[in-house]
Amino acid sequence: MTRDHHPTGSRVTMQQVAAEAGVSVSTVSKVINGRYGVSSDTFDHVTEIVSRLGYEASLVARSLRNSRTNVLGVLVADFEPFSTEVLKGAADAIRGTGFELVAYSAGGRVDEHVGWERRYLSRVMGTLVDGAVLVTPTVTDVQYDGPIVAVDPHTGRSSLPTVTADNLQGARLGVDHLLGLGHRRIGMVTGRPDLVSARLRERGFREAHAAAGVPLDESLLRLGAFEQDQAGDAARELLALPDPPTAIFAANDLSAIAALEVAAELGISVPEQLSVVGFDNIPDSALSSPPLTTVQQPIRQMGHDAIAMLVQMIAGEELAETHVTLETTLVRRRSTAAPGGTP
Amino acid sequence: MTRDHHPTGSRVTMQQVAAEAGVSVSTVSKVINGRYGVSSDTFDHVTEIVSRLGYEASLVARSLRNSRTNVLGVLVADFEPFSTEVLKGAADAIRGTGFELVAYSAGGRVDEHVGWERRYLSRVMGTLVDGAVLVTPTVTDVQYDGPIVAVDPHTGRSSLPTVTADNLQGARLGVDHLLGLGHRRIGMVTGRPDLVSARLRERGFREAHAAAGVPLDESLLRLGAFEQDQAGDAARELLALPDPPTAIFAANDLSAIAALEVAAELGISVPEQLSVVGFDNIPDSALSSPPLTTVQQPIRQMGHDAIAMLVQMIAGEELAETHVTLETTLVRRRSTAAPGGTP
DNA sequence: GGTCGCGTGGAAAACGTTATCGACAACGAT
DNA sequence: ATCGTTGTCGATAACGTTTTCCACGCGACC
Repeated sequence: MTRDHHPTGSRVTMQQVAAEAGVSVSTVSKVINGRYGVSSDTFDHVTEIVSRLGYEASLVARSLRNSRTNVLGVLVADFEPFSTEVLKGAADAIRGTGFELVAYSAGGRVDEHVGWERRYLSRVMGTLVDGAVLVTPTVTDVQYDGPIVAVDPHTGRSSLPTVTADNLQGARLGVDHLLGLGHRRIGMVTGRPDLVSARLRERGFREAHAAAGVPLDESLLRLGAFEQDQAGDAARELLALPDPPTAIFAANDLSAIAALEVAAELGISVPEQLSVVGFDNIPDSALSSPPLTTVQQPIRQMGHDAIAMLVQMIAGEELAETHVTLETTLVRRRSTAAPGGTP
Repeated sequence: MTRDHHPTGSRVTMQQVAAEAGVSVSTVSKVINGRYGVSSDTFDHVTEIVSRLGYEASLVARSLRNSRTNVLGVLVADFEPFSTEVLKGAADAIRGTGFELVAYSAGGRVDEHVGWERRYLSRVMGTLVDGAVLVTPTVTDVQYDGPIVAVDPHTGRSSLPTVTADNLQGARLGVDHLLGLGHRRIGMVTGRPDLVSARLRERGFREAHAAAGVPLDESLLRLGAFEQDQAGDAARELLALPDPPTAIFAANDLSAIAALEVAAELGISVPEQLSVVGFDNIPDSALSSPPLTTVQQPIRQMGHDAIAMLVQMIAGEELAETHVTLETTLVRRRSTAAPGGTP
């Protein structure tokens, strides 16, 4: 089956194909790229030789010649659940575009080496890819003039095109759910205040209260800092209050799960005595006990759209909107119920 | 935002640096690569110009000239937990080697498009990377003469260098644990029989029994096929038996978690009435209820070693061993206890 | 004062492709 | 016959590097 062709010592080059077929390299090139100007006889003949020799064009040489690599890069801070989900969406969107997709990881070293992305972008991306998607929350200020789309950039607004989830609306969704269930004292474990996403979620929390005409107790807002330990502490403080909340809205699933654990530890049953809502809908949230009710971000979709935008930009088309925000949805699982105890 | 970023951002070329510095391109090249034969005066002068112009060498042109890209690729079937963990290990091992790391994903389409890897390897890998790590369980028969290392190739032995976990020893570990706890009727949910890893785990299961002198009831062996649904069904059958097992050893964590769910569904409490041991130690296994006792594979280490081997191969060194197998360890959590019920 | 060596710098040929453009034949129309 | 036309095909110049190799100037050494 695997017919061993010629002494394929190294790589078969166009020259060799041309020599074998008795034509010029120009002709071979035309055949390969389906250009007009070659008779069907020679076309067939050349394709025959090409497949017999197992010839594959050197993408490097081609890139050099065309100053296009036909490769799109996704730059992630680390391969955590969020980025990998984005990657899946991106991998999905890439097919049929004629581009290849590669992923680069900072290996979680982002905090240590600030400016990592800058260096990387100019070094690698600048020459090996035609465009890039950034999934590096903290850094979006890069000096690389190629097409770039940022996904979920937590830090303040950037000049780049972006794709984000609607954090404000998502928070409204989560808190409205709690409010609708009858909760009137809702605690919130907020995220790092320097991230816009966290601020938007907090704002949604406030707006939901305002819209429902429910007064807000400021002492019920705690900083969870997107870190699981601190989130646990925040939940602990909340539950130790003389008049503890009947529900907790966490800025992200990790914090929510931490809250769940603290509740279990304190012997508080969820959802009977305490309701918990998360944000993100990471895969783990379906496996917590009880399974977490949470606000889902369309992460895959975000990766998908980012690639689609990139492709458009490269094609030279104008983007309909440079800042795309995608709707979130509420995933109801078993961590929420009415304050009484009945779900 | 500057409007004039051309299709591919017009980069500074070596020519321009040379012109600006009043020297020849050869000299600039020598300076860039630190070659001998340039006076320290001109060296300083050129480096000055280089940084002023923000010049970065075109990796494409460089790759074409030296037929090396200095990029290593990791080819994954999909971005699931296992592969991403391998990727982290790889990203870790890559630093300091002078290579860059890129990841390619089949986008989970491996089953549909058999032979995907073959095409991809010859097309992309053959020309864009200097070597590749394969994390594509089912296919390892590729015709790409570059350096390749396969990680955890489930399918039969391949001629490629490989890195795998010691599945046999791992299964021994898990089953010995159960046996040591006092269990005498242990069920096993096995994996797809066409995968060597699954067969080795089953063999470890048998050997552990033999070593302990505990007779083995063949009716307690069920095919779980590495699929969560089928694993659930297998567990259900096992537990519906007139004389059900007091413990289940699952061929992987996904199956084990499925078994946990089935037990919960049937009102069987874990670990009081049933002990469950998994294999892999995926992140989710720590979050199941109860947290899963499981056999941990050093997945990161596998990625790390694969890259290290690749680098060695490219350097032309001989590999100490072409088939590396790494030790597994038992992670005791709360899904196992003595048959009576006391942990 | 001629060679020899040595320290510098540059010219030019690759690497494998693609696009441009001209050569050449065959052929119908004037 | 001449002239354009059409249809094939091949030379050739890039693309941006790196790497020989060669030229030049200048001390040093007999």
